[in-house]
Amino acid sequence: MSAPTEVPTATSAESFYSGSGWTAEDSIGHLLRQALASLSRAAEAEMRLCGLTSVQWAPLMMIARGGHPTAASLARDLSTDTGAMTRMLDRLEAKGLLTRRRSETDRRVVELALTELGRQTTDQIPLHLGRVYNSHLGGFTPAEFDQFKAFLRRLAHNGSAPG
Amino acid sequence: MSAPTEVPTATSAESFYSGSGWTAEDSIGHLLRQALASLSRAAEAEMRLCGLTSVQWAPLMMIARGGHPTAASLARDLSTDTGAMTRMLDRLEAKGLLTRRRSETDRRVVELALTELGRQTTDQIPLHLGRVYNSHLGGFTPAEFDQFKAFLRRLAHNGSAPG
DNA sequence: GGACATTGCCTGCCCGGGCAGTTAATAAGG
DNA sequence: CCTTATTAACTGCCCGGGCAGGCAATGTCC
Repeated sequence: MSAPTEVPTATSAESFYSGSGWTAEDSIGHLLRQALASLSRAAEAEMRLCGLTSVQWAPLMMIARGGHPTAASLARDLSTDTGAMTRMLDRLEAKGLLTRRRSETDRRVVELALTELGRQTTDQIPLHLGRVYNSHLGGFTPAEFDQFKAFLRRLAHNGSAPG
Repeated sequence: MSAPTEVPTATSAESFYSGSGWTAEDSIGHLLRQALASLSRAAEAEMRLCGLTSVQWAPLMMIARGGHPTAASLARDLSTDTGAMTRMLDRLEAKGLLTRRRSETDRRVVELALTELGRQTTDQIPLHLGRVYNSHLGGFTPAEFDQFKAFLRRLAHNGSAPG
C-alpha cells in the first residue's frame, strides 16, 4: 500500500493521484477532455465544409470500406450502443448520405449503403480530417506520435480490463 | 507532399495523416475518444457512489476551493459556455448540493455556495476519482505519465493557437 | 412443435455540449 | 445625463451519448 520506494519501475502506478493533493487542472480526465474538445472544435469547422459534424464521418467511412456493417456492428466498433447508432443513422439518412433497406435473409438486420452523395462526401473525409489531425500534431516527432498513440491505447485498455 | 526523408526532426509534422492511407481506428481523434470514453465510464460508476455523474465534480471542486467562482468563470475555466454551465448548476442545485443567490453588489452575477451535503459530497471526490485515474494509469512510469500529460497539453495548445 | 433465450433495431428519458439570441445590469464615452 | 458596449445569466434548438424497455426475428433446447 505505502510507497515501496526503490526504483520507479513500471507498474508502480497506484499513486499518481492520491488524497487531495491535486486539482481539476492536473487531472488526466480534464486534460483528455481538453485535448478532445480542441480536436473536435477544429474537426467540426473542417467537416462543416462537406456538410458533416465531427463524428458523422466514422460510420460513413466504415460503410464505404465495405464488409457490410450493420447498425449493431458499427455500434460495437465505435464503442457506442445501438440506440445512439440508430439515431446517428437517422441523421445521416435524413441528409441523403445513406439508405437503409431491410435484409431479405435476416429480417432483423438493416442493410446500409451509401448514396452517390454519400460516396462523394466520404471521399473527401480523409483529407479534411487529416488536415485537422496534422495541425494538432504540430511539433510531434514520429516517435512521439507513436508513443502518444500507445499511451492512449494503454489507458483505454486499462479501463476495459479492470484491475 | 511526399516524404522529405532526412532527419525526422520535430515540427516536421504535416504528414502523419495524408491522403487516404489511414483508417478510423488509427486516427488520433478516435483514440482520444476511446480513451476518454473508458475513463468516463469508470468515473461514472465510481461517482455514482456519491450521487454524481462523471462531470459534475468539476464545478463542485472549484466552488469548494474558494475564490467565489461564478457561472461565467466556471464556464471559462472548464472550457464550456455559460449556457451549459447554467444547466449544470441547475442539476446540482436540484440535487441540493449548492445554492444560488443573486449578488447584492453586482446584480448580474449569482453567488454560488455549497450546501452541507454539497461539502460532504465534495470531500469524497478526490479519493473516488483518484482511484479511477490510478487504475487507468496502471503500467505507466512517472516519466511516461508526465510525458502523456505534456502530449495532451501540446495537442490542445496546437488547437487553440491555429497554425 | 413449443418454451425460452438471444439478437437487431428502435424508442423514451435523461445528461451533457455548442451556438445563437434575449434580458438585465454595469461600464465607458460623448 | 444619455447612448453604447460589455458582461452575466438564462433560454431554445440541435447534436450526441448512456441506459432501459419494447418488439420482431432468429436460434436453441426439450
